[in-house]
Amino acid sequence: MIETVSPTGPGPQPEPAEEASTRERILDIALELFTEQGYEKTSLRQIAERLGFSKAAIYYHFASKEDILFELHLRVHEFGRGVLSEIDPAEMSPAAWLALLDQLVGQILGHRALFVLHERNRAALDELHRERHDASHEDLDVLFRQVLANPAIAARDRVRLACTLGAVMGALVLTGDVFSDVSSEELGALVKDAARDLLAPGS
Amino acid sequence: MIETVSPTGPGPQPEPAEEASTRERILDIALELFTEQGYEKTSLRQIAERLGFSKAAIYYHFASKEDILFELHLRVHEFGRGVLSEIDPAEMSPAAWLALLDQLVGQILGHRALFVLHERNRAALDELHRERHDASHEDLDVLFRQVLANPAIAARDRVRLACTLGAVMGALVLTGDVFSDVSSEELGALVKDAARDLLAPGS
DNA sequence: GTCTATATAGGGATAGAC
DNA sequence: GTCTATCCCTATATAGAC
Repeated sequence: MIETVSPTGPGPQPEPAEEASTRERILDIALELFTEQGYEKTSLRQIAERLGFSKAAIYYHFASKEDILFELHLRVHEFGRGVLSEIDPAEMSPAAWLALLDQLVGQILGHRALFVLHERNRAALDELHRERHDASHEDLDVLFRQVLANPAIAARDRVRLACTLGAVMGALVLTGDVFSDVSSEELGALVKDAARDLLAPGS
Repeated sequence: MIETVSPTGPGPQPEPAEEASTRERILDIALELFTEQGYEKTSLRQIAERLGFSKAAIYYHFASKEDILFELHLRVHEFGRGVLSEIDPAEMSPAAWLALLDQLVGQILGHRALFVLHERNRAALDELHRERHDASHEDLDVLFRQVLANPAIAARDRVRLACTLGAVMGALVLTGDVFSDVSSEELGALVKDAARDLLAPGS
C-alpha cells in the first residue's frame, strides 16, 4: 500500500521556502471535485485536466488517488485535534460541551470546505479509516459517537448533544451556500446562541 | 435514457397480488449497500451476489443502475410529499415550522434507512436531480433551501431554522445507530422538544 | 516534473440461450 | 426470470522517454 513514486524519494517534501506547489494545487482541485461530485465519481484525469497536465503527472506527487483523499482527511483531522485537545472525555457538563462546540464552530468557519468534503464523502472516508487504523487516529467523530452512545448518560441528554451537534452542522455544512450573505462572525454567533439554547440546563 | 428491457414490456408491473418480488429484494439490498459503501462504489455484481444470481439478471428488473437509485429516491420523495403537502411556503410562523418539523420527525422515524441513504449519497442524488428535471419534482430539500436563502427573513431566524433542521438530522440520521437503545417514541419526543426550544419565540 | 504508451482490472450494459 | 458470454468503456496505476 505504501510505495515510493520515484527511484530516489517520495516526491517533494514540505520544503522550507515559498512555493504554491503543484501538490497544493492538486489538493485544491481535488477538494473541489471530491466535494461536488463525490470521491468515487471523480477521476484523476479530470483533476489533471483542470490543472492543464496529464493524468500520469499526478503520480509524481501522490502514490495513489486514495492518498489525495487521505491528505485532505488529515487536515480536517488536524483542525479537529485543536478541538479535541481541550476535551476531557470524563467531563460531560453542559458548560464543557458548549465550550467544545464553540471551538468547533470556529474551526468549521475557518475551514468550511474541508468539513463539507468530509460530510459528503462519509462512505469513502469510513473506508479510509478502516484501512489505515495505524496513524494516531483519535477522531472527533469517534469521540462524539462514544459520548452519544454512552448508556451512563440520560437519554434526554444524549439526544440533546446530538441535536446540538446537528444544529452546528445544519447551519454550517449541510446547507450549501445559503448563508453566503451573512458574515462569518454573525453566523458563528447565531449558531452559538442556538447551541446555548439547546444545552441550557433549565430548558 | 429510457428503454424497455424486454421485447414486450418494461418488466413486472406492480401486480395486484401478494409477492415479495425480486424487484423489491433488489431494492432492499441496494438500499443497504448504497448506504454503507456509497452508490458509486457499489457494483451491480455485488448486489446480484447477495441475492444469489448473476449481474445480468438485474437488468430484467431495472433498465440501469441509476434507475435503482431513482426508485429509492422516489420513495423518500413520496414520504417527503406527505410533509410538503401541509406547507404554505408563504406562511413562515414558528408554529407552522414546528408542525412541519414534527411531521418530518415522524416520517424519518418511519423510514429512517431511506433518509440515511439520501444523506450519504448527496452527490449522486444531486446528479440524478439534475438529469431528470422532468418528474413532478418539488423536493423537500429545495423548499428548505428556498426558505433558508430568503433575504426577506431575518438572518437570525434563517439560522435558527437551519439549526432546527440540523438538530433533527443530527439526532435521527447523522448519528448511525447510537440511539438504537432508545424507543422511536421517546427519541421522537426528545427531538421535538429540542426543536421547540430552538424555535421558541422568546428564546 | 511532465509526457506517451501501456498493462490490468472492473464497471455497466446487451444478446441470446434456456 | 435467470443464465453465460461478450462488448465497450473508463478507471487506476506503471514504465520509461524527454
